[in-house]
Amino acid sequence: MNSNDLIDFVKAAMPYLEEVPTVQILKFMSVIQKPKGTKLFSEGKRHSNFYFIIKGAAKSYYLKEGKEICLWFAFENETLGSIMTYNGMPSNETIELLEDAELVCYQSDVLRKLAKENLAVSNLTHKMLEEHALFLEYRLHQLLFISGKERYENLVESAPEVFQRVSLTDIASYLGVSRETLSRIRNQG
Amino acid sequence: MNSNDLIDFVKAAMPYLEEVPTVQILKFMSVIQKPKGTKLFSEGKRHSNFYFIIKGAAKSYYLKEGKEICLWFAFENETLGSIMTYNGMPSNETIELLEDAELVCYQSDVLRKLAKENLAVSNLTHKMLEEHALFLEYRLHQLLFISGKERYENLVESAPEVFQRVSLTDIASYLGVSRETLSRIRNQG
DNA sequence: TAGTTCATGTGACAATTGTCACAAACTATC
DNA sequence: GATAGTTTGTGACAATTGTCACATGAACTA
Repeated sequence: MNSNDLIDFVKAAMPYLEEVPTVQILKFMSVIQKPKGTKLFSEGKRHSNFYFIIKGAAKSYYLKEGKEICLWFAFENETLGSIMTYNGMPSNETIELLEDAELVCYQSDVLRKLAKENLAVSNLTHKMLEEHALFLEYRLHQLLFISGKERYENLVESAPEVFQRVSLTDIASYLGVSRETLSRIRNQG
Repeated sequence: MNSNDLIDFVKAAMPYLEEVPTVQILKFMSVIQKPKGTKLFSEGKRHSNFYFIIKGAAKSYYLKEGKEICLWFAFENETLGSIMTYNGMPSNETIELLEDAELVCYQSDVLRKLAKENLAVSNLTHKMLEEHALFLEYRLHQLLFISGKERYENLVESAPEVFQRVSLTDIASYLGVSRETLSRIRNQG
């Protein structure tokens, strides 16, 4: 994908980029390819990038006593990153590709600097943060108010593709139940 | 509190307001008093305000089968609002004052309009969103990775004042355990 | 002071869920 | 297609937690 294609693509995919001048966008964006298994973020490390998924899938997880516990999954046309590293802190999560992927790579440090000076860029990052906060709020609500079984049913309803592309082990940890409990939920109705 | 006092106060309390011109601030801010029990937000309703607590305490909760389940508590020098209503959607939570309170009231609709045109205001709302996202991430991490007992211990450590100002019933729902379980945690160590 | 209400503690029991162990099914690779 | 490795299903059991019922004690009201 060349620069012009990139601009056309990201503007189509992200309507709130429309107002950002092309010359600015090219300062903080590029397209990369990465194979399955690549760790885009590693726990404890600082990163000054985040990503938009053109093609592929990823998971975010923490390690708890050697076990992975998934925070989220991301697929095509979703943005992927860590609010901690966006703030310059070390990452508290690991983000790993579940499939070979084509990604738009944002340089978050450049983006933040631009946002401080450029209203269109500021509105862009504002929008992204807002979407992230809404997602976190939804997750929190699910965990506090809804049983494991209901969370499973909601996931089947809202994101059935997850079950085609992510292992049940990862999904169980995402739902906050053990692998065995998820297996029983699936087989009992 | 008059206009000048308000400006001095909020600029001292919120460093990221420094760059916002006073004339702009007065467009979206005022100071109000409200008694204990006031519902600043009600589930299902739209609101175009959010608040900064000068003095007082508040809780946010959902209703689940008649029971309140607390999302968060807020005290002096904290900002309080709903990301849903900020986005123009109906509130999914109720926010209620636990004590008589003095509040800075922001008009979020005015603030959003200003942010679209004014870089300093945009940076302000950006900063607020970022803090909110970090808080949600912390809560999510606690719920997914840490046992009820550890969550209790972390709360004692990080916010002991909560136990002076909030009922154990509310704290139990905040921690995601039953009132009885919290009682046992407290008496066993 | 008596009565009422509300917050909290506690015991008994049931239900849910996790853990462990192992079997079955599926994948990938040679 | 044989083998190794991974993923998923399942049974037995233990541990945790929730629910229900009731007791206690503090706070508030009349």
